[in-house]
Amino acid sequence: MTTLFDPDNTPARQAPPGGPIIVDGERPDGHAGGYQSPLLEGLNPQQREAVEYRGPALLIIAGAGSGKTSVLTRRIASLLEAREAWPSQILAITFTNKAAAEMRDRVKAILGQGADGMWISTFHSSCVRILRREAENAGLSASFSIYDSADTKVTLKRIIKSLDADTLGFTPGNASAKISKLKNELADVDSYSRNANMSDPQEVMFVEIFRQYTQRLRAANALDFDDLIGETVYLFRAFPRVAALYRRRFRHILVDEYQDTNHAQYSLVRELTRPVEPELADEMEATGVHVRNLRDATGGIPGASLTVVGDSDQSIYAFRGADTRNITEFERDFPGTRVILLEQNYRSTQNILSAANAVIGHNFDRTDKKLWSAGGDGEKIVGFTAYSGHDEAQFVADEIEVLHSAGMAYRDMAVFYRTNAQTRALEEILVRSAVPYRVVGGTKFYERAEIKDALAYLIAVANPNDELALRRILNTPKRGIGPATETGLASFADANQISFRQAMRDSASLGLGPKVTGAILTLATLLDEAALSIDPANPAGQANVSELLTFLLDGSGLLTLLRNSRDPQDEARAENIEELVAQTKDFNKENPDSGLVDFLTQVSLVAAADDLDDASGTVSLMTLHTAKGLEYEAVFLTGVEEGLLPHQMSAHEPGGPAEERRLFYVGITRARQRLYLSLAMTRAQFGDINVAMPSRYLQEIPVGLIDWKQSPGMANSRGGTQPRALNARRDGFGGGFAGRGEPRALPPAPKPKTEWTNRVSEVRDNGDLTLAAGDRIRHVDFGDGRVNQVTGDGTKRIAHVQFDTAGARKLLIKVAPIEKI
DNA sequence: AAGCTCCCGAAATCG
DNA sequence: TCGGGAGCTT
Repeated sequence: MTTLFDPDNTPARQAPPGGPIIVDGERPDGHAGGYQSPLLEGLNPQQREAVEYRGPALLIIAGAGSGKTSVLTRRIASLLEAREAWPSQILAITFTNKAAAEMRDRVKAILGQGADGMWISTFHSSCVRILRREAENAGLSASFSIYDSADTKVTLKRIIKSLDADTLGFTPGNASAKISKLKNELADVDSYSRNANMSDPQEVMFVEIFRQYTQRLRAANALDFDDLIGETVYLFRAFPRVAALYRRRFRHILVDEYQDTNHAQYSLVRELTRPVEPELADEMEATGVHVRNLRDATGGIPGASLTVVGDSDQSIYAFRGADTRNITEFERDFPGTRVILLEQNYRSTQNILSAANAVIGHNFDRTDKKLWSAGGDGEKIVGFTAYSGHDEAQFVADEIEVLHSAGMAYRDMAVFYRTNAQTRALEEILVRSAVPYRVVGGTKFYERAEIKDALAYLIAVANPNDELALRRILNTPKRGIGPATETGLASFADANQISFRQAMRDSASLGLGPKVTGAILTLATLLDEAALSIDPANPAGQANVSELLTFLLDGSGLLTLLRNSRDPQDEARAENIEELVAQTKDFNKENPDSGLVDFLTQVSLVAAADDLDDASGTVSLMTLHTAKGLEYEAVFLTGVEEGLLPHQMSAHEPGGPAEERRLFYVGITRARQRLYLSLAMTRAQFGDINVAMPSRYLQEIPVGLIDWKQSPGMANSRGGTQPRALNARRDGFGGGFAGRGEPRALPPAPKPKTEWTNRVSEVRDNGDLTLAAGDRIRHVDFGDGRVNQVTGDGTKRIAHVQFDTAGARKLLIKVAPIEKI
């Protein structure tokens, strides 16, 4: 129980060996000349200052590729190395778990060890950690569930249905967006309804939805993603003594990607950096918390030193409440701030940077900042206008092969797109071209239905009040408990003021059929037994997470039923569940002291970017959002079209097009050496073909920087990649495409909708076609060619073909549109 | 209650 | 194109 009161009493007991803790101001011993820490090696003067500066607040404006991760890690390392702080006094907040892990590794690499006890994590992880410790004060049990957006939507769907709110235009989607927005502003039902216009029936209905949603989460002992931040802020505001413990503990707070913080996150940082009042410090001292060497002249503990790193040009999360004012008004919020600008770019060629600068320069209302590089101009940016999404994908695949045969590793290349839907065409062509790739983010493992089912069993054990989880597994796998029975149980629970879980135990008194009753009771017993197996009070021993999961899978038959199913997709589902079991085993191994709740927390908080595996030798495909913070030798930025980038949906939102421009900017600045911008004249959407126009942002790039292999103006027939009128027009666009306001007719009737496009989307299967070196083949697009060699095996056999006219290509034999001649 | 077919509406970005 | 829901039959 002591941890409930003191998050970490031990490390701050005395100053770290070697010197006093410096909270503010210069080091007393100064930095006498001569000696230079290796930490500063290779840094430019601005970076160096960002590592060395000590003061209450530091704002580092770090342009893309300016080495901010290195600066941040060295700053942390320098605090530790100089013994200005204990590891446990450092809180570093990053955007993704992956970034956190990388920072931790790099600090460790510099210091060798001694990084233990640091909190380097995302906002959400830090908050969960705090909330689980302080659950009682927050009115929760420590094993509260974390609802992801799908859980939120299911809950809202039920509420909307029960209120008939769909007649007023409410959908789970728009209701959750609105609730999320409010929570990001730290509003709750009460504060919102106080100012709501209650003569508007829609407002009244929304308040009711919001209220019921809040109640349901409370009753289920659950928090959604937004609550994690908001509830932590509420906790600190309502319980100054709790807040004081964390204020005392964290002496150095560092926040990465500060431009993407929303109001709730800003408030959290504010709360954590407030000083501790002298009276509270006295009180802490009296209860045995060591504070003496932290106190200042007034007897209180000064606020933590705050370092934030950000770049308002890379703010791309306004849609989820990020507010760049947090960064633009930082100096006002935190008086005495030192501002350091990092403008030198160590990543990209000057051509790429010039394009990036030109594009972002079109955003008004920004402090001008020009990235520059000492690395030379590099290659020109390559532009390509395709006829269709498939054609574009083929271009990407071809260029990837060109780069690869020139010696670039697949892992150094990435393909970006605005929307996940664009992956389909890319994947089809990449598979066919035998380019190894992986989609980062995409449909996430933990969002698969079968994984959510298996996890729901674990959640139901960890948090018996979680009605959502219980109802999810009630009839999964099928046990004959239908919607009627489910509603019956729910209203029985309601009427008797008991939990859904208790209603299941008492289901014998519901007067249901013996079969159904038996099924419910069996499940209830299974869960109760599972709960007993991890009950600390159970002398029979403690099950770990994988034992627990196996027990539940065996007891429920979930896995066995999938394995025995005739549906071929169920085989993949069974494999996924087995993968989950394997993950629990890894988790047990790596975290021997952690239990079920820790596992579930970790699972809940993984982000799209987290599953990046740099070791894999594959091309990475991802959305532009996921790409933030990453870098690649070669970048393919696809779908640079009106309606896609900027996206249609952004047009009507204030600041929408400017944010889309920043997104484009983020994409451009990921590239080190080579950048490819591509678009398609037609794109399949909703099953049919739409005509697309080049993005307005393309015109913002100086003509001389782009080498159009096929410019928008000349892409009007299927003409291969022969540039016919390279940069024919000064504006970079050939005749007649999208010009400037002239009423532009549709581009020439898109021929692509002929054989080629259609053929490509067919699933072709060449069966057991076998090829050997020396065989002649005919390809529908590339014509005739000769097989040089065959690699791989089974369905993954790849033919390396020298075509008579189309050059060398690799083809996946099973699916390529080829025949032996 | 389960399983089947048919029809409709949907997809922007995310911890 | 695809997944969910409605509505049908078994």
